[in-house]
Amino acid sequence: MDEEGRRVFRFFNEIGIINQLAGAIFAARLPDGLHVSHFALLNHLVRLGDEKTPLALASAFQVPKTTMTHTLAVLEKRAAIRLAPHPSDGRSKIVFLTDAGCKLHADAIASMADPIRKITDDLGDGTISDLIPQLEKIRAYLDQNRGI
Amino acid sequence: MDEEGRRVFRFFNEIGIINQLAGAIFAARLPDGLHVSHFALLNHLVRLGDEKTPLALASAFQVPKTTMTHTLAVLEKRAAIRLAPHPSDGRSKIVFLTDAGCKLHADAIASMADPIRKITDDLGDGTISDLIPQLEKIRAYLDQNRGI
DNA sequence: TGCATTTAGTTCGACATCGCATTACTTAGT
DNA sequence: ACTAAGTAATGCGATGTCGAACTAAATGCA
Repeated sequence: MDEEGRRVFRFFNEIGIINQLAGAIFAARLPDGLHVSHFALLNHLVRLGDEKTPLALASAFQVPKTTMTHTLAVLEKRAAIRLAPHPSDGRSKIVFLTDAGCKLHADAIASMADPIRKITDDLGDGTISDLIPQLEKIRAYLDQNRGI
Repeated sequence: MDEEGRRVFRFFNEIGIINQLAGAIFAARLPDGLHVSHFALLNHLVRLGDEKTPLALASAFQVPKTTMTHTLAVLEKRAAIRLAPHPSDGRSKIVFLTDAGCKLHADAIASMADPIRKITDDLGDGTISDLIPQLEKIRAYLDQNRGI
């Protein structure tokens, strides 16, 4: 692997560490038994809309169908989502976000406000947010080149 | 949460997705049953030196001690590491990287060369590596501010 | 229409992660 | 020296992740 290759490898290493550290910060704040993966799904439904099929969600998160089945079962047990049969495809289902799920998401977001504020205060506006465009570009590339 | 707060949240969101997508790419290339967490530990020992205690490693990866016990047990069973009693503290142990572990790490790195090369070729030199300094800064900050 | 193939979701079994309690040892205070 | 408190690692149980096999339904094609 050449010089630039090692740098790219290093980049993903840093990404992994940041993800780990940030995940620990957020996980500690999540309401009672809510797991990061559960919150991530709620966040997805709130941001990009619900009424998705389980398979579409599994694909969006790049996880096996079985994992999504499990995550959806947990959230349904908490009444954060509702699973309805697909209107035109008998094999499939549709995921609906419930009011309780919306509230759970809002509570989770609120619980993260403090650490987020501290991080922005300490690092200064822009230190983090200036990187978003480049990261979006990389994310979009990786997303369009799965199974590389 | 204010405007900048939402951007920071978004940043960590992008980080998480990139980590997920990159992890999937690398996991698919790892030698037989090697898990990403196992490789991460090998990588740490190679990059920053071995002869660490299990607790120090658990702390470095921000995982519970029990998780590290498990990971070390797996790598020891594969003879990639060796656990020796701590010379001055009877409660503790020292982790040594074996030759086999070094080779396993080298093999894993080599197996990732292809996707890394494709990524650099497609995105262009610098697109990724230019971000490293800022990410290092953010990582160092989060590292020094655990339990925020 | 009839039947093979593909697709959505689940079940099951294996391994990873992690909190809690326990054991062994060290350190601090007296 | 003795005891109490703190610390390193582990055993156990619950939950998360995920691959292989399965079921039911849709699709393709003769």
